[in-house]
Amino acid sequence: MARPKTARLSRDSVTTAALDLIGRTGLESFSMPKLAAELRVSSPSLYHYFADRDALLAAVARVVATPEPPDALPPGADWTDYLVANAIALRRTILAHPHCAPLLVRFMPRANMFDEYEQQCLFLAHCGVPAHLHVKIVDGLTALTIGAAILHENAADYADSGRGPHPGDDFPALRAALDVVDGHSGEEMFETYVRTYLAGVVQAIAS
Amino acid sequence: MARPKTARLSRDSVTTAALDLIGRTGLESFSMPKLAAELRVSSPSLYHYFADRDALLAAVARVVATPEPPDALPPGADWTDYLVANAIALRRTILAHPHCAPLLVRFMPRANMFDEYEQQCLFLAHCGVPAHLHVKIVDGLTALTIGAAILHENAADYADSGRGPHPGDDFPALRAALDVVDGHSGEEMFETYVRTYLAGVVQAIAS
DNA sequence: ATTATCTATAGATCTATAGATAATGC
DNA sequence: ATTATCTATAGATCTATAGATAATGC
Repeated sequence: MARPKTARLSRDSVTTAALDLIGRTGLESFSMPKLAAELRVSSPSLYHYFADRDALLAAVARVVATPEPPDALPPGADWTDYLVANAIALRRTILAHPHCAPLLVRFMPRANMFDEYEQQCLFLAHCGVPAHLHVKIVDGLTALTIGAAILHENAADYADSGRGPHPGDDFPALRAALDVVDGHSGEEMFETYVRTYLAGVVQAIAS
Repeated sequence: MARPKTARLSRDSVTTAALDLIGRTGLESFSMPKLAAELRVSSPSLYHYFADRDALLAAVARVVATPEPPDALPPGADWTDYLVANAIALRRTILAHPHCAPLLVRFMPRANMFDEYEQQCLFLAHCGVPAHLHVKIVDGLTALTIGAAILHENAADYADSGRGPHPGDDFPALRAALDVVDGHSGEEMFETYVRTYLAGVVQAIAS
C-alpha cells in the first residue's frame, strides 16, 4: 500500500476514533494496536501523527474538556443564565464521552482552560460582577460541573432504572430523599445545583 | 521461605502499600510485580489476598473515598457547619492520596456511599431541613467536593507557586481575578465555595 | 488439612523503532 | 525530497496459574 493517494488518517480522525473506542471499551484496555485495528491501519502509522501514546491521550482529553458552544439564551437572560448554560454545556460534553473522565484528571489541558476562564472573567466584569467574586464563581462552578459529571457516570448505576444496587430498606432516609426527585433528569437536578450555587453568590453581592 | 511464622501480608497492608505506590508513581505505571517488589514478596503472593488486580484497586478506591471523621465542631455550630466539616474532610482524604482520583471514577464504592448519604439525610431530617432539599444538599455538595479535589490535583501546577504555566499577560482578567485570592489556601477557597452553595440552599428554605 | 508463601512460566500483550516503499510536489 | 503508509520486530512488560514447600492448628 505504501503511501495512499489521499491520506487515510489525520490528527483529528485519530483523536476522534480514540475517543470513540475509549467510550465503548474503556480507558484501561485502550492501546495503539487496538486503535489501529479500528482504523484499519497498522499501529506504527499512528506514530506519524502523535509522538507517543500520551500525546494522543492528551489530544483526546482536550476534546473532552472543550464544551460545545451552549444553546442560545432566551431573551431576558441575565449573567447567571449564561453561566448556567455554560455549565450545562460542559457537563454534556463530558458525559458524551464515557470513560474519558479519568483523562481529565491526568491531562486537563491548561492553556485551553485559561482561555475559557478568561472569557468568563471578562464576561463577569462586563456584567458588573466585582472581581473578588470571579474565582469563586468560575472555579466553584467548574468544580461543581466536573464533580457532577463524574458522579453521574457512577450514579447511572444506582438510579432507579440502573442495574446497580438500590438504596432500599437499609437506607430509608436516602430512599425518601430520592423519591422526592424521582422523575427529574440528571440534567435538571444539576441545573438546580448550579442555580443554588449562584443564588449564594448573588446573596454575597447584595449584602 | 515457604510459609513464614507470622504472615508478611494482609489485605490491609497490601491496600496501603498500593495506595502509597500509586501516590508516588501514578496509577498508569502500577502493576502487581512492582507492588510485590515494594513489599518484598513475590507477585503471586498478592493473589492470595485479592482475586485479581481489579479487586485490589477497588479496595484502594474504597479507602480513598472514605473520609476521616471530621474535626470536632466548635460550640454554637449549626447544620451547615457540620456539612462544611464533612466536605472538607472528604476533600482532604482525596488529596491525601495523589493520583488515586481516577480510581474514584472507576470504582466509586456504592454501598459505602449509601451509608454516608443515609447518615447525612438522617442528620438533615433531624435538623428540620425539608426532605425535598436533601438530594440537592447531599448530591450537590458531593459533586462540588469531588470536582474541587480533582481540579486541585491539576491546579496545583498553575497556582502562583506551582511549576506549570501561569496565566500571564495573555489572560489579564483571569490574572486579576487570581490576584484577589492570592494568599488564600486551596482549602480556604474551597470552604467559601461550600458555604456559598449552602447559602443558596438556606435562601431556598427561607423563601 | 489448611494456610501463606515461594519458583517458574505460559501466554498475551504493548510501546516504539528501523527500514522499506510508493505517491506527491517542488 | 518529503510524506504517509507498510512490514517486521526488539525488548519490556504484565496478569494469572500451576505446583512446590514449610509452618500452623485441629
